[in-house]
Amino acid sequence: MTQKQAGNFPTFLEQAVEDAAQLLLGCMLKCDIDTATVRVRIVETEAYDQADEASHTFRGQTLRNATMFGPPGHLYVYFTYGMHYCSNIVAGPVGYGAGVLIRAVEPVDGADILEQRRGVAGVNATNGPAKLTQALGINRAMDGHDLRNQPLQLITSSLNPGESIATSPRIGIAKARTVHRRYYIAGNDYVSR
DNA sequence: GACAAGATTTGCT
DNA sequence: GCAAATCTTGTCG
Repeated sequence: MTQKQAGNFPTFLEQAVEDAAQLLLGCMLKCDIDTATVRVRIVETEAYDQADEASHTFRGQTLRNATMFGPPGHLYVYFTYGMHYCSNIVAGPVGYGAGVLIRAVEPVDGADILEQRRGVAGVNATNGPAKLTQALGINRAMDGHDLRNQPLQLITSSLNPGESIATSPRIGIAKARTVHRRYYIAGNDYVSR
């Protein structure tokens, strides 16, 4: 197997990330940070990989995005705009920088704790990538965390009966806006605008 | 060593 | 609807 050149990756790797972004919809995150147990359901995701001009991994591995080049199923947390953290789930093989950004979640257990951490109630507590990260108590110390272990675990689950996946252009990013790699549960109240 | 831009959120006009 | 807040990372000289 020869080494692939940057920007010339097998299409099945790109497809795999998009599949992962859709499979993660409906999955649960169980969180035991700060002595409180909280469970949320993923309702909106977005796929990123090395083929994306907008991805942190587009220009290769750096100190910041090293987690995304590591084993899948780990958490990639990055800091941006001087005040916000965002959470990704690594979704590519080791050496291929790919992941799925969690854009919105729906509280299942402990909604009051989430709202307390955020200082706001209702859908505004978790309907955005930086919002849900703050609500779950995730910080940069969680970067590289294995989602099979405490205190933050990913629990596989499927969509509820009657629910369906919708797709749209990505949000909040200048580059590659025409690429449809944002997925969400149609009609869910917690999907970001 | 300096500079520009960023996978956002919030508040004010 | 628009601009500010705020600081880390990556790139360039």
